Amino acid sequence: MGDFFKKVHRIVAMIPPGAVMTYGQIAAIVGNPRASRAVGYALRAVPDGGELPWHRVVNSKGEISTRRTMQGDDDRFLQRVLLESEGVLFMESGRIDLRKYQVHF
DNA sequence: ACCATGACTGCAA
DNA sequence: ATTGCAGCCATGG
Repeated sequence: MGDFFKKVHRIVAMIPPGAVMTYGQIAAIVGNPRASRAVGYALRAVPDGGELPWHRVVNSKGEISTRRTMQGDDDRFLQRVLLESEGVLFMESGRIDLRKYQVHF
């Protein structure tokens, strides 16, 4: 695993419950504002059942995005449940209000 | 070193 | 609101 992944994981680990960060935001924090896509790639490598709060990362529109596989749907459902269990409220559009839940380091 | 692969993003129709 | 698409980038083969 590359250094970039480790940095990303380190940042994600700091997101407090009930809050979220975007892929692009994390990319900027670790040094490359344009590596948002690679951030998603890094999260894909996160083991399930770990302590890393991967569910607290959403896209720039406040939507949940996951891998495009069979598991994708399950992941999305799980992510939403986990966020809601932390108090994050989803709008009718299926998005969350970033102005309310996004944390800025 | 080269190439394909996406849990991204912003912009244009 | 949707769709399409061209940039962008760290990995892995």
